[in-house]
Order: sequence, then C-alpha cells, then structure tokens
Amino acid sequence: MSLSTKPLSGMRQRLPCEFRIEKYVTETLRLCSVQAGFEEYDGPVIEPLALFAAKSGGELAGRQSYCFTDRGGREVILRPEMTPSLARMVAAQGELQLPVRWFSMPLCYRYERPQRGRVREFLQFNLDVLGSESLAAELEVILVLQGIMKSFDAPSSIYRIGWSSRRFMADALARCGVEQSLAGAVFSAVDKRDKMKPDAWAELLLQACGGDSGAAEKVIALVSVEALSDQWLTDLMSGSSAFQEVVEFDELLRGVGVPGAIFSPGVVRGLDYYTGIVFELMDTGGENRRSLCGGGRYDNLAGLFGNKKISGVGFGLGVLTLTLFLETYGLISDTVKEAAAAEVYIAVASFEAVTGAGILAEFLRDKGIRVMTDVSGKKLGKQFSEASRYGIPFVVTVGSGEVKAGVYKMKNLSDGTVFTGSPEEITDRLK
RNA sequence: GUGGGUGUAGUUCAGUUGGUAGAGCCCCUGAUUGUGGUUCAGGUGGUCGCCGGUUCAAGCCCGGUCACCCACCCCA
Repeated sequence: MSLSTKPLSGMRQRLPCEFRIEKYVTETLRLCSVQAGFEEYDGPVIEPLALFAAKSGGELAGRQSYCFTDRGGREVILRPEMTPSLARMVAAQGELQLPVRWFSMPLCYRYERPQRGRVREFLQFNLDVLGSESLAAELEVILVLQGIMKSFDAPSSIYRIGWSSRRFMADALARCGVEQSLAGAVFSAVDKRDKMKPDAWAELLLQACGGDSGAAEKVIALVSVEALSDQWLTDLMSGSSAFQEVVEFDELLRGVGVPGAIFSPGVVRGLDYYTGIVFELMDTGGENRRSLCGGGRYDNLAGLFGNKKISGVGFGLGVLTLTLFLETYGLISDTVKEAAAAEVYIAVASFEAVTGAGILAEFLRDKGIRVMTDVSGKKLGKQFSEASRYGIPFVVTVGSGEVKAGVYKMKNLSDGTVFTGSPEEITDRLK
C-alpha cells in the first residue's frame, strides 16, 4: 500500500509559489509592527492544557484542540492561540518595565473541520500592548491595524473595524432589564446577529432574555444604535462610566481619523477574557464573512500566575483569512505572485563547461547578483525555456570557448538583445 | 459534532435513454544537434476515489465506504 500524497487534513504545506504570497503578507505585518515600535517574541507550540482550560472560550481547550498526554504523563495541548502564553511570559518577568508592545506570528492549532479560510494549522498574527490602562493603548493598537490595511492598499470602503465595549454592554444590558445571570447568553445571541435572519434572531434573543419580551425589545434597539449621540442611548446610559469611556474612545478615533472604525454595539467577541473595549475587522463585501481580526482589552489575564494584575489590549489576525481577503480584492500584485527566482540564468553548453559556469556564478554572486546555474544538463534550448519559465530576465551561455576567451554572451529575454563582455562588464550591465 | 455538494489524465473539466475513455492547459519529442516566449507536426499519460450489487454490458443505476469542498458550531 502506498502512502497518501496529501498532508493530514487541515495541515498546511505550501509550494514556493504559495509560500511567496504568505511571506509577502507576513513580512508586511512585521514591517507595520516594527514601524510602530513593537518587538517580536515567540513561545512554545506545546503548552500545559490547564493554561487554556482556565481562560479561553469553553470549546477552544476542549473539543477544538489537539491535546494529548505526553510521555511524562502531563496533559498538554498544541496551542490554539497565543495570548495565554504571552500572559505567562510577562507575568514571569518580575523586572519587566511596563508597558511593553509585543507582537508574534505563531503557528496555532485547532481541531475543527476545515473550510474556506479555516484550517487546523494556521498562522495567527498577534499584537499587544501590556501594562497600560490608558485608552491610548486601544487607540495605538487600532492605528497599527489601520496601518496594516493601508500597507496592503486596502481602501477603507472594503472593510470595517467594528468596535464596542464589554463593560458598556454589560451595563447597558442591565439597564435594558436583562438579568445578570442571563448576560452571557444574551452576549452570545448578540454576537450572532449578522449571521441570522432578523425574525429568527429576534426569537433567539427573546429566549436568551428568558422570555422577557420587554428586555428583548430594548436589546434590539440597543444593538441597532448607530451613533453614540443617539438620544435613546444617552438617556439609557446616563451616569454610566462605561458609556463615558466609550464616548471618550470615540472622540480619540475621530480626533486621529480612523475612517474604518465604526461603533457597533453588536460586537462582543467570543473569547471570555475580554473585558473592556473590543473590536473586530470585517470584510464589508460578501465573500469573506468571518471577521479577519478580533481583539480588545483584557484586564486580568496575568492573574492566573499570581497576584500581579496586568492589563493589556491586543488583537489576533488570521494570516490565511487576511490573505483570502487580499486576494478577493486583487490586492496581491503580480510582482508578488511572479517574483523571479534569480536575476541571471547561466546556461551550460556542455558538461565540460560546468566548472567555468560555477566560477562565473560565484563571481557574480559575490557581487550580490542572484544567479541560477543550470543543473539539468539538457540542451541549450531547454535551458532557455527553463529560464523563461522562472521569469529570469537574462541568460548567460557558458561553453568551453567562452571559458577559454573569458568573454560571455548575455541575452536579454524580454527584448532578445545580446550583450557580449567579460564577467566585470556583465556585472556592470546587471547593476 | 450537524447539514449540503463533489469525486473521470499532472491540472481544469466534458462525457447524451447504460453500449470501445474525451477536450483545453501542462509535460515530452521534432521542425531548430549553441539560444527561450509565438507557430506547426507528433507523442506520453486514466483500476472513471474504493468495495459490493443490478445487468449481456456500468464513468453513468442502487447500497455502502473513504476523501475533499462549502456551510453550521466555534473562532483568526
């Protein structure tokens, strides 16, 4: 029986032509982070199960995880996300000067059924500010997110950064008459609003409110609010400090100018550890309905590791979902997709010339030129085809005659012209 | 875990009421034995996902199974 030619379901392997695109995306993300003064970190792929059981969403550590018992009898998990590891790293650094701005590009694992934009092994870009309670941290993080979209030339018309606040919503729900014990269910119902038909959603919400139709109607009104200046809303929330914070944050966003950011009370996010401002980045078109990015403030994440209370704000961004988004809007240029593997191809006329070709290749490489030499041993015509297929613009032909004379012909494949000269002259020509 | 769809050449896909397995692209050879893209001529390549059933005869019908895709759940 022969082995399968496919990798395990949901595990990613990338051919060079695919990897090139991923690298372009990840390098752009890194550049944007570094530009805002963020530093890259990394953590272990395998973590103790308990690290996730405590704080992530319920399903994350349970049904949707790769977990097993290692040879030492420890319950371990292939990390489904990065934030708990980050919290531990920070908690362990007694001397760390806060705040810190860190980012990471970890491979994460979730055991769920693969679908579009969703696989079992995925890169999740993470960016966080830790140790600042100021709304300036939320602003900074959202500005980086906006900067990322700008770097990819994504116009603000094709995406939306919806934001809200957990604290505000908790307060607002109470004021709508939702019982405290039902708040979790109502949150989860609110989160589903965009995915359901209005009637069905209203029914679900009513259930979540424990059948209290008065409360349900108010929640519907709350979630439908589009402006913070809405009279009904300001009346409802008068005297609320959480609402005051939301208004303040809105002023910050307007002050700097973040056209993609829109206050959306319906945004609550699924992860349990978010406490304050939460936000997500959505594609406004129809093709990528999931959020590309989700984030927010968490106040007590490091609490797991002791008394130290560290507040943070950050987001996770799926590299694959982002890439799909960029591709559907044609934002990955042909120069990224078709980047040439080298600047010059050295065609070898006969095996006797291999040495000469190698010497020439080394000479050019020492000058910083990317050189591919033929290893196929096929006839020259085929070698030219090969160079052309790789998108390499120049071909230098090396045979025993050229080696003896020290003079080579270099053909420009785009216009067919031929340049003849010494290695130095060829170098100058290529520079 | 739930629901829907699709499995035919390396790839994208046709394949009529059941009657000899097809096309484009790719690849290989030649026209051109030291010069690519275009063109022309020719060629390689399939256990029709797998197992069973019906039939004189199955890519096609039936049952099962596996894989992949899409959606749900959850989330990036």
